[in-house]
Formats: sequence, C-alpha cells, structure tokens
Amino acid sequence: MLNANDQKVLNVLSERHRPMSAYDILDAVKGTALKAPVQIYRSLEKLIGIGQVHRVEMLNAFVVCACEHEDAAPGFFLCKTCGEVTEFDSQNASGLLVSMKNGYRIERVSVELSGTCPNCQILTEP
Amino acid sequence: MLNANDQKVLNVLSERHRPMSAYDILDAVKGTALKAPVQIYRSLEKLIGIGQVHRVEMLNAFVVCACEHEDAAPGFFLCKTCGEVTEFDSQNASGLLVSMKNGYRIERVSVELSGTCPNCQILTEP
DNA sequence: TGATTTGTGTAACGTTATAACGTATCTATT
DNA sequence: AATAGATACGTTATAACGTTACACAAATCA
Repeated sequence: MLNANDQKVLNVLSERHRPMSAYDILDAVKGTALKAPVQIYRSLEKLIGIGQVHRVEMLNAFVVCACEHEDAAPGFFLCKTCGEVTEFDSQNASGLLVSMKNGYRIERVSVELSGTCPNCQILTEP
Repeated sequence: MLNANDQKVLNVLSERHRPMSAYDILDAVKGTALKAPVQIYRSLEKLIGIGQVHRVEMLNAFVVCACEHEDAAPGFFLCKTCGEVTEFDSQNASGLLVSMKNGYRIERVSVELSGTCPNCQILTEP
C-alpha cells in the first residue's frame, strides 16, 4: 500500500522522532525522487489516513505516531523551548469532549497542550 | 489599551462572528489605515492576550471570544461544511488533560473537534 | 485493444506569517 | 523645554506552509 515515496517520508519522520514541517521533510529527502511539496503532502495524507502519522496543528507540522494501539484520540504535549513532542492518550478527556458534542458529528479531534517540558524548566529556572 | 487598529480588527471579528483568517480581516478593513498583514497580526496578538479573541489552530483563523466568564480553556466545534464555529467550555476535559501533564508546565491548551454541525447533517443526508 | 480511471512528477501559484528596518510617539529626567 | 531611551507603528520584503492545474504513465476493465 505504501509506495517508495511514502516509505521515505515515514522513515525520515521515524528517525527524527520530532515534529517536522512538510518542507523539513522535503529537505531531508532531497536528492531522491522526491522534489516538490505536493509529493510530500500526498504521502503525508496517506500516512495520516492509516494512522502512522499525526498532524500537530499548533506547529503546522507532522510526527510519527507513538502509540501502539489504534488510538482514536491522540493528544500532544509540546515544549516550545526544545521542540519536543510527547504523545499521550487523551481518550478519557476526549470521551468527555465528544459526549458534549452539541449535535455535531465529530470526525477529527485535536488536543494539544503547549508549554515547557520538565527538562527545559530545569534549564531555564534558577 | 486598545488602539484604533485593534478596535477595527475586533469590530470586524465581532460583526462576522465567524472564524476569519488574518487576510480576511485585512480585506475587510482595507481602505482604512490598516494596510499590511503585520498590522493585523499585531492587533490579533494583543486581542488574544487579553482573551477577546481566540485562535483556531485547525483553520489558521481567528474568532471573537463567545464566553462571558474568563474561561481558561475554551474548546471549539468546527463544521467543515458551513464553516460555523461553536465555542464551548472544555474545563472538565481540560482539567483532566492538565492533570496528566507529564511534568510539563502548560501555557496554552487547544481543544478542537471538527466535523459536521446538526444543520449540515440534515442538508447532506437523505 | 481501446477507454477509463488512478497515480506520479512538474511547475506555478495562493495563503499564512514573520523579519528587518525606519519613523513616530511617549515618558522620564535633566 | 531639550534630550535620551523605550515602545509602538507603518512599510517592504520575504519566509514558511499548502494547493491547483496539467501532462504523462501505469493499472484496471469492458
């Protein structure tokens, strides 16, 4: 199902294990057949569709999925200092959220918490 | 505290009562002193800072705040068909989320649920 | 085989956001 | 009042993110 392009994109994201913009990914695979943004976006769309990659809305960036089980509701902690992203299972919270759904038919849930990770708190505080 | 530019931006957002991109806003105020994107973004930053406006990450757009009380954790339902946005109080869910915080010091929480609003469900279904 | 659909590469373009710089305005202090 | 430092503002350019349009190739099917 995944073609050569998709694999390259997935590999880069897996190696870095950090959120990367589509253009970061493009830089990383340049020299291979992948040359244009649209190719990256096409692969990302596919990878997101099968749950291997998530989009981080606050960063306009993409990360490889860190959860084993098919998790319908991944959430993210984002460190704005070092750029680290920690994926977590937001199911209990999302359950609550979806139950408030106001009549909406929900298709995508984005839960993101931005701040400072433990490490960077130590480094920046006296 | 708000200057003339800020007021114009806030007024447009209040009138439309819909998410608008910075460039939508720019179009809407053209002819006044406001001419460049950076001016819009500066006003938006200020308005977001005082809680009068929220940023909708999934849309890269901005809405006027719909809650009276100082709500630390607004959430949004987004209809991808008609573009409607419904703000709600995600405090119970956000409480849960923040309690899982993993050592992070959280500064911003984004909770967004995208799908189809009740109205558009009726219109699109047989 | 020919017709239709689906995927891929290329180029150009559109949208969103910020950097860099100069100017104006305000305030405090002399 | 004069000057200096800080803050806000306007202008231009450009960076960063994402999509459209189209041509061609590969797969699918009548």
